[in-house]
Amino acid sequence: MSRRALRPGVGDWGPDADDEGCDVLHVDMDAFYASVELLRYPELRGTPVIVGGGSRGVVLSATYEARRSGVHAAMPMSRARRLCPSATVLTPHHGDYSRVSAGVMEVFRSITPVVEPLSLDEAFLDVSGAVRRLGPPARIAQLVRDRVADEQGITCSVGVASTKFVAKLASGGAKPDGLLVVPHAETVAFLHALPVGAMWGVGARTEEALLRLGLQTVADIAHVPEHTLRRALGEATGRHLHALAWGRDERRVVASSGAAERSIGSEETFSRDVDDPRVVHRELLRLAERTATRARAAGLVGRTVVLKVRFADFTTITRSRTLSEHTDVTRDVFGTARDLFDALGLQRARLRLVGVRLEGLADAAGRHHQLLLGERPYGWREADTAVDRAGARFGAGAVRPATLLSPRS
DNA sequence: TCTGGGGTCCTGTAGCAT
DNA sequence: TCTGATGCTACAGGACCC
Repeated sequence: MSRRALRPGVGDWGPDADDEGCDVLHVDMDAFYASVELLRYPELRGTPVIVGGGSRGVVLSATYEARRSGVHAAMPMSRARRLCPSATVLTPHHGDYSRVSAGVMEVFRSITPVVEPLSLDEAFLDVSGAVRRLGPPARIAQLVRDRVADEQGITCSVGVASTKFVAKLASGGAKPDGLLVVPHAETVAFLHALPVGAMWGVGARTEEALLRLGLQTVADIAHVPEHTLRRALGEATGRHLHALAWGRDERRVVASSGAAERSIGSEETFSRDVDDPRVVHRELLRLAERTATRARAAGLVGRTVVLKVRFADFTTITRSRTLSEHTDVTRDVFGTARDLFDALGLQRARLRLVGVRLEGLADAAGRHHQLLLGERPYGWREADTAVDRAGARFGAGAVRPATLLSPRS
């Protein structure tokens, strides 16, 4: 989902443009969550629809009819409702999104094996190996669009270019339901016409820093000395942005079913700010259970437990502790998170959110717990495994810590 | 206006060993 | 023995992405 519409106004880069050497496709579903919801509620087609939830939630996705009122993803729901009072608000169905996403990725993989998913709704495709069989890249891009529409009932936009970075920008420029080819020879002209904020990796803060330097377009970034950017934005970001501004992007499309995970976590915003440490402890247990369960399901163990706390004024802190051994045991994760929280020594501070994350992940199969002298070979891990089995058979949450049972259940 | 939840990556700092 | 340089690791926070 692109943050910004790009209409560079340079050249005519439709499906008939010169696509020689443009082997990289970036495919991005249009208003993905909202489009999937319209499969469930076809009577809402052509009307403003917002997907999101909760009194303190934000917009996950909105149809283009809602976007015309100024609604966009990540906007607070309260504001979105005010901007577009006629919109139908739907709660998300994540299972549906995963199912449709799997179908879309299947379409991609039937066209080329080199598919690199970025998220549920977008992916890079390297089509250099498919040209002989299916025709030039622009024709393959159109084939992708037709098949996604026919087989999954939703539309997508495709950018075709010689690098990932430019293909990504091109799909944003093609939205909605379009196709944009950026010929290799015109890459720099395409880039230089864009505002700095359009660049992938430039968010609000970086954009602000660039504007302070008087840099408004990608052309400005390209023509400023690289050391100036490195000084203003840091070594890695400065060097990276300068290279991208000249169209230099060495990153190849890497076929994957999803990159190896580096962390697993869970966080939750309270429906109202909380200052009772007992409530926080209960929430930490719930989040630790969710995190450890997901780690076990993925066959992973982690060594660092990270606690995240967001205060009522939205300031956020994290605290972490690295354990002597990797773990996927709920009790270990909870105990560490609770200790980190207690060590903060908060005096009834009002909290908005708490989160628990497990980092330093490794394959569980390669990590065998070293028993201590006198330690029983069966313990909390075996209890967790039994709970997982019960959950698989009777539904998640079938067996839970007693402190997490509501009084009425 | 009032800000979710899942992540990744980068940077600065501090402690420690060499 | 002391001191500074250097490199590694852990930790905390910020920015960004979808």
